[in-house]
Amino acid sequence: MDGMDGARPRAPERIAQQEWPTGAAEARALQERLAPLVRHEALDSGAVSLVAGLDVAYSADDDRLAAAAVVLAAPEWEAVDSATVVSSPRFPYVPGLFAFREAPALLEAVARLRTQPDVLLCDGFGVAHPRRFGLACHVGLALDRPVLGVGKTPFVGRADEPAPQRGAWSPLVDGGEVVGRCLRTRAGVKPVYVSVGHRVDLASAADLALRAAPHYRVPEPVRHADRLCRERLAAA
DNA sequence: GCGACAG
DNA sequence: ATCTTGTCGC
Repeated sequence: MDGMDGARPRAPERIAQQEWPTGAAEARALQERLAPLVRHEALDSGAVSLVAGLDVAYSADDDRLAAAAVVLAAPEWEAVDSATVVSSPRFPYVPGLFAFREAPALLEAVARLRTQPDVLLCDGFGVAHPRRFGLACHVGLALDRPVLGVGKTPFVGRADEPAPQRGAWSPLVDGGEVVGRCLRTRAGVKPVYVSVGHRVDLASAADLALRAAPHYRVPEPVRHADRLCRERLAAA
C-alpha cells in the first residue's frame, strides 16, 4: 500500500478495485490523495435530460443493505430505468468515510443500468467534506461522470439561513472556503445542502438540484432511489 | 481535552 | 440508517 512511485491513481476506474482501505487511517489517506483529482466544470443544466438518483437502505435486523440507481427524465422526472443491488457493508459507519460503506454497492447498481444518465445525484456530500472528498466525489471519480451530492443535514461548514422562498440559497463555508450551497428547494421548508461531486461546478449543481426538486424538498431522483432501495430490501 | 459528526 | 401513528395544514 505504499509503492510511492507510480501508485498515484490516474485512472479513476481503479478506485473501486485496487487499494481498497482496510482501516480508517488508510481510508482517510486515500481520500486525501484523490481529492485533488476532483474537477469542477460548468454544465448546461438546461441540456440535461437524464438524471440518476442514488441511495442506500439498511436492514433493521440483519446486516444487509440495498443500493438503488434510478434514471429519471426531465422535465417530468418519470423513471426510465433502474437497478438495485443487495449486499452487506464492507466498511463500518464512520462520519467522513461514508463512501467506503456505500460506494461499492452504488457503483454496482449504476453498472447494471442500461441507460447512461447525463448526471448522477447522490444522497450525501461531495466536496462539502472534512477532506473535500465525500461520497459524490468518490462515485464521480470512479465513473468519471458528472456527479453532485445533496445532503439533508449539514456535515461541515456553516451557512446563513436562506430566505424563505424556493430557490433562495446561501454559501456553505468551511475553513474559509465555499464548499457547497445551502439551498431552499421548497418555500418555508428546511433547506438541503448541495456540493460538487465531480465534473460539475457549484452553480450548475445547485441549479440542477433545484430543477430536479419541483415539488418536494428532496430532488426527485433521490426520492425515487430512496423508495426503490427500501422496497428491494423488503422484497428480498 | 471535549464535543460534533453525511447515511 | 433504523425503531414508529396519527395528526395538523396547505
